[in-house]
Amino acid sequence: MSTIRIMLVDDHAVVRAGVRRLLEQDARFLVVAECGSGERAYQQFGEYLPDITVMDLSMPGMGGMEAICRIIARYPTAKLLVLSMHENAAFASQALKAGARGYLAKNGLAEELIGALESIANGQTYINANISQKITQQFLSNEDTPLQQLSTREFEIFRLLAEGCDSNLIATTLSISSKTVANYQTSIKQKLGLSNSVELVRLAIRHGLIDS
Amino acid sequence: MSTIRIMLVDDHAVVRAGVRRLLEQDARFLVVAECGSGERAYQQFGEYLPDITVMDLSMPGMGGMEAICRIIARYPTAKLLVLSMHENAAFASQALKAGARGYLAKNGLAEELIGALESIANGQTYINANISQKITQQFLSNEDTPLQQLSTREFEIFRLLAEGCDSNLIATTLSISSKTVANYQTSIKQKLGLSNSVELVRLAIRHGLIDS
DNA sequence: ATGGCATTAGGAAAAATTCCCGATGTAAGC
DNA sequence: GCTTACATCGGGAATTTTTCCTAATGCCAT
Repeated sequence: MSTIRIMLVDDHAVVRAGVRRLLEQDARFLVVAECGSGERAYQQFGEYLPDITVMDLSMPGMGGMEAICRIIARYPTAKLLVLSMHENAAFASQALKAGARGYLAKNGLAEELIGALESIANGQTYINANISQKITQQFLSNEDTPLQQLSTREFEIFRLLAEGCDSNLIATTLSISSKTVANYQTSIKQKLGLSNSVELVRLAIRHGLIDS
Repeated sequence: MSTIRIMLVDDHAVVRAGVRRLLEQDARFLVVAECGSGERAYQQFGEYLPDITVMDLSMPGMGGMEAICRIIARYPTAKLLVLSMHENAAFASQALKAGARGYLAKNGLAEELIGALESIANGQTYINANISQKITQQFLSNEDTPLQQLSTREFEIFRLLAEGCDSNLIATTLSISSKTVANYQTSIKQKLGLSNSVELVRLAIRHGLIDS
């Protein structure tokens, strides 16, 4: 098997350095690029065209979700593996909908990361067993999470709102009009049956999208 | 210099494995133990008596903060370095008050981690420059809990806002004008350094005024 | 009694939200 | 092919909320 060229995206430099060392223990993997933001990830993807991109979701500025959307939009065959701290069905299903080939949590074993990279390199997908169970459970139970009914864009804006970003910041981050953000905000609240931003935050916390 | 024996505590196994590889690049460091919870950390500390413990704060169950308190209570000379994702004065000062010898954020450089470990091994303390600045700023501005500086009325309105009441409901409840509530709301945010209601809710949750 | 602070509000301007509408693009189905 | 549905995007206008400024009242302490 030829070398698998990897790009690491995580805002924590220590984590990046650690995962790099971890992967370079194995001769099949070569980390060709790393960066700490969604914006840089999109730029660097075009420069390096890595075989697989290992992406964290929660990053300042453009998050991993938006980065995935943009990369997939431009390079539909891009292979993205999400390595997130959130062992959470909502995040995972949204990331996979957006085009990620795999999802695993940072609390997984190092071997799992290697295995996931192998699977994805072979054109398969890899989803952590725990998360997979949660997703299927959620899928089967009729009382699906209210968050499930949000579209990709709605979910992304929901997350940014819950993080405390104002409309203008979200508009800048996503490169859309702040008017659009305001309209999304209204429809998100309506869809989720929320009457104000306080309930929005608490819903986000209950579902593990943010922590208090 | 003799070998520095280290214990790693982080609920993310991938991060642990990464940091282990990172440290073992340097012959002075030896990772003698690792675990993924505060409870285990306390147990294992007694077994291995590491020279330095590298500890994450946010972990399920007993968090890092409580683990620090317990370890220090039993072993007052224990050397603990907090490696947290929170680049946050409140977290840092609490950890240091609890007895940690150092605090640095995961988004720091790998070299910083090495440097911090060296300092602590030599009996010094290490605090990330950014965080140090934030702490002194906070120390100079107000020494109490942020919520402490609210007046009775302000606190009451703060609580109701955090519960999701709108201005009109609060006005009715307290038998005052909704205009007054709105004005209070502004001054509360200003006093607590909050830029929007999202941060207000999260502060309230952190302080146990409401639960998510 | 006098200065400080808490409590109460109003007025005016700025900002956010809501509700309306329409324009795209894309994917699914007949 | 054509239609239907829905996601995405935003303008217009009315409404609501937030902010900033000002000021009156009462209370407490030195």
